[in-house]
Amino acid sequence: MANKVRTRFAPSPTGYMHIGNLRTALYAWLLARKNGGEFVLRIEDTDQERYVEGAVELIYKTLADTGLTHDEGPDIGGDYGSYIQSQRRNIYAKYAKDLVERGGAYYCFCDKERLDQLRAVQEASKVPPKYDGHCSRLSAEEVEAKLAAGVPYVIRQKIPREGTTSFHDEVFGDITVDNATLDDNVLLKSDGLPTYNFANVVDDHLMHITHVIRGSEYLSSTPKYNLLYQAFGWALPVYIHVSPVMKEAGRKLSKREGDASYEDFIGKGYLKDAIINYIALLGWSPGLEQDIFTLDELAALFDISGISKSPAIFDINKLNWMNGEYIRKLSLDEFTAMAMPYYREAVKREVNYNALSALLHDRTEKFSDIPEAVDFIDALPEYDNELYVNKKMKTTAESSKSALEAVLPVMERIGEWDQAQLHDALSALIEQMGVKNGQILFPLRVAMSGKKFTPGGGVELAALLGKDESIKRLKKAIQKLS
RNA sequence: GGCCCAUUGGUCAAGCGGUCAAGACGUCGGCCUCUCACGCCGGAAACAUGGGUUCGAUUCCCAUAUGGGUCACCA
Repeated sequence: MANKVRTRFAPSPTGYMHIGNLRTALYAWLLARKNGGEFVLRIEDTDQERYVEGAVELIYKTLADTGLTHDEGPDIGGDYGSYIQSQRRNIYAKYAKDLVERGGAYYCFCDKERLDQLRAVQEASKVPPKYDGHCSRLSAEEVEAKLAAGVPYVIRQKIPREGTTSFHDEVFGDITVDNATLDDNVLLKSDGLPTYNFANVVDDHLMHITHVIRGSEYLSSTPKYNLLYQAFGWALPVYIHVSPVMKEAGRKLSKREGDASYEDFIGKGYLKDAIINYIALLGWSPGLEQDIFTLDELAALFDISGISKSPAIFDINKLNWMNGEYIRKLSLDEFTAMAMPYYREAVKREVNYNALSALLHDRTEKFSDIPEAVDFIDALPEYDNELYVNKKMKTTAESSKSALEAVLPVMERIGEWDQAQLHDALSALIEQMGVKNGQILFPLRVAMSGKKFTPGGGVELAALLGKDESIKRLKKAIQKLS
């Protein structure tokens, strides 16, 4: 390949990173890295009304966090800046006028009233709304006169009235549409800024983008972009359109429900690597029987042919599992560091956090599960004696009571209160009594926690709680069973 | 509604004319075990429907159904 692969991620600064958008960025990044090419970041802020404070910073932060590093962009520069569209307005105006001269566009002076009226009539007669080409029929003199008189204008694309336009997409194949179905869209708005339809073509060309990766919602306007490239006499990029990520059949992931953005997931205790790994496989498959991949592995494996055409439903179950896989790969220290905010949220008592982490490490799917799992540490919850009844352990309220009564003096005698001592002492007791482990240890676990399920068993919980608290809970349990 | 596109288990998906139709998540059963989880073993579960083409269709073509996208001075 003579030309270096150059891809771009061109988000508009909306204030949050939609997971589908992030996936598009990931694919663009992967394609560039796979081919030793370049990945550029461009901010599409031509809609001034949608400007959101801090949104651009969020984009930088997300890309940096996830490791999708860009080679060119507003914050680091590059040979084809500016990388912020609102700062390129002169460029678009120049090209728009150039296009008018080439016959690919025309000035339009229609005001909002006329446009609204036109649309109303079309809707009433059940005709698809479309600009009627009114201003395309203006003579050069009329245009000059209006321009001179300072009448506000936009520049519209001039679509051939007949014929068809075709393009090739790497995932969807060849697509052909009738030009008659295409509208003379606005290219340059009356505020002098371009619409997306125009800016993306001009910028992709000027920035030497070779592969355009974007959502399939742009599929239907791609013929218009092709017409633009043709009118300018520019080379076409390779098109790669990807289908959307759905929440469930018929429903998109939504911002409102707080389940759509990267920040939402991070906030819920998901690991960035797990998120990236999961979304990489949502709509793309390397065709291997492996599902855990590092970014580097993905970059080596990525191939357009693995992108699927149909929309993919986001499966939170699978993300949970994958997040658990990543959590288990953390070292105990890393786990503790990441879990700390959640520990502090739920545990005020003094405990050995490393010991706690050892219990939680294999049992945590996402960090936000931690508070609920450790809520018994600060305060023994109210519980029912029914908890002591367990068929598999062959325990009853009565057997539990005598078990705990036997445990009490043993525990009181333990000097060095740690897991090993507790284990040895209780094992000795069990052997001496000639019963199964569960007969003693299961009731102890319930007495320590008051919960049906806990991270770790009786010995571990007692070690964690400390001698005083353990004895206190033990006595309380015996009393409760009496 | 017009136009464009898609359709393999509940979900992600492999498959690219001949397979007992992979794998993963989830689910179910079992083992391990001081509960739960982790781990391990095993099970159930799919080619939307109807026509063609072909010796042979999940794979190719056409309908139907369902789903997605798009029809802005938003991107």
